[in-house]
Amino acid sequence: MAKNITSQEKDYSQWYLDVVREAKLAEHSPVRGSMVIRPNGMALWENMKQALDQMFKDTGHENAYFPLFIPKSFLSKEARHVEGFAKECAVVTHSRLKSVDGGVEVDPESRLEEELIVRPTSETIIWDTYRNWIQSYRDLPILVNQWANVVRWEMRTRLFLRTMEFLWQEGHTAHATEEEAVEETLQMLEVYRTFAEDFMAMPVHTGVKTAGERFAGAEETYCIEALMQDGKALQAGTSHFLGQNFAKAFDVKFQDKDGQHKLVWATSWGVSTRLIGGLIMTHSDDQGLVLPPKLASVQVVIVPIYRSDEQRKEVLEYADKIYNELEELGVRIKLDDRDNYNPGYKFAEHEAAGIPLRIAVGPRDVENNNVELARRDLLEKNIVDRDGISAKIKDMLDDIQNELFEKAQKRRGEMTSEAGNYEEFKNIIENKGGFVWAHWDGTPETEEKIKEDTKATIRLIPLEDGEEGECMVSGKPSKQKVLFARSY
RNA sequence: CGGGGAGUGGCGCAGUCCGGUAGCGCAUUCGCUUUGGGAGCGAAGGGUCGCAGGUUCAAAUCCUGUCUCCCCGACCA
Repeated sequence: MAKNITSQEKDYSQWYLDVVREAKLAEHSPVRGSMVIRPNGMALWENMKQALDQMFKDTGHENAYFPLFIPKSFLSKEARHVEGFAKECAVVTHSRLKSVDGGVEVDPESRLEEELIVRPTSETIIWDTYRNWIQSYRDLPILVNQWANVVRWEMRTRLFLRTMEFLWQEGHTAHATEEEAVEETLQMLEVYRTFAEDFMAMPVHTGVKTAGERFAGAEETYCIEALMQDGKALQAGTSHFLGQNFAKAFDVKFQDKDGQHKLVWATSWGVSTRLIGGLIMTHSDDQGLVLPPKLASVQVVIVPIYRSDEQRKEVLEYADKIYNELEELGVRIKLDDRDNYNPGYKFAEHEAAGIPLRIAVGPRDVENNNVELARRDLLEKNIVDRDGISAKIKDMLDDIQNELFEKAQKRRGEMTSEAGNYEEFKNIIENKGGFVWAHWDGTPETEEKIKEDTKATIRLIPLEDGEEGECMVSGKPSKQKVLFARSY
């Protein structure tokens, strides 16, 4: 069994760290809370990025790039925005070092006139720029996205889930009307839902955040929310309707058809490398990472097995043909012909790395015209006919993708409860975990009390109307049940 | 940032209480034998014991400071 991975049952946190290490996704850097993303992790992010980028382009967005550094004064222009981010900003104060006794020191002479903030998010610098881009209704909408890194000075970090520096995309759009901006916000939420479910095979709920959980500076924050294997929720993506807050703060107006000058309506939306954490905690097991085929950089690995040089030649020849056949079909395939590891070692290594399918071919297979095909998700292997292998593998990759989603969805179903009263609610949160639907009176006071009592937060309020009822805490009227969970 | 735990070759650990100049397993390199679930034998290489001070004839071990990681809290994508 997996030698270096703690079982989920024994210690889920340790398991997560072990999987990240064994799958070679990332490691800690010498800088507190900052990680090195290793090639395997970066490849995963690049695959996510590619799929998302295409979806953004398909919905009319373009990429741009804005500076890493934001003048301090920009950040103070939108009151609630500052309030939200002030406590977690890295600040650049000097521009030079000088040598002192063989070491270096900050040169006090180089103090900046205006300090620069390392972007925690880019609304301010982008809206400062949009002011110059927008004069007329003809300049709208602006549909821009950027792929970037951001820094948030976090107290407590966890690889991928919360690091001080992380990679993400942030979309920032400008619109002539409120209606259009809201539509954009919801459209991108739907893009995120589609991506999470179709590519990551991670079922998500969509909804709107409570005022307390809202993005600093937003009128409304929409989110996709996933459930991890340990019963904790993960906010996997957010889409914000920003109203006219940033247009006001940065004086961004346009002249409309009627000749009137009007404030521009805004949205912003983002997902980050946190998704990799979500992916790990949705599918992976005690053998390591499990990847959905659509996001796996290597979908199929071929492991040749042989004794003599003669067998080696024969087996590799056989394997090469399969390799070429699959490559032509567009399957991302790798032939592991390293001679310094034995097959068992390779099996374990590829399992830890989450490669969806493994083909093992040895002399017996060559002789009988078949291969051994192993599914990573089910840890199941079968001898199958060599002929028609390509079509079978294509099908199987599709099956894995679908079954991973179904399995995750089923688990989420099992881990979702409804609470009729507060005692029941507390009991579920404490003993079972997972998502809990319950009535809430809509007040921040009740929300806060529940959080204090149980550590569970309102993950979202559904977009569709639900059945009315009474708040489980206050007994006051509730318009619908909302979704609770303890979260990452 | 508060409470708890921890940092010793790439990884996992022993040694720390009671100071005497660093060891084990895996990994690495070379050779031979192996290869259908993490191979065997033989040989070899690799560590200023997180870092910086201090005590001492002598520090992985004692003292002070500091950095990083893990868990729990407050804060957050």
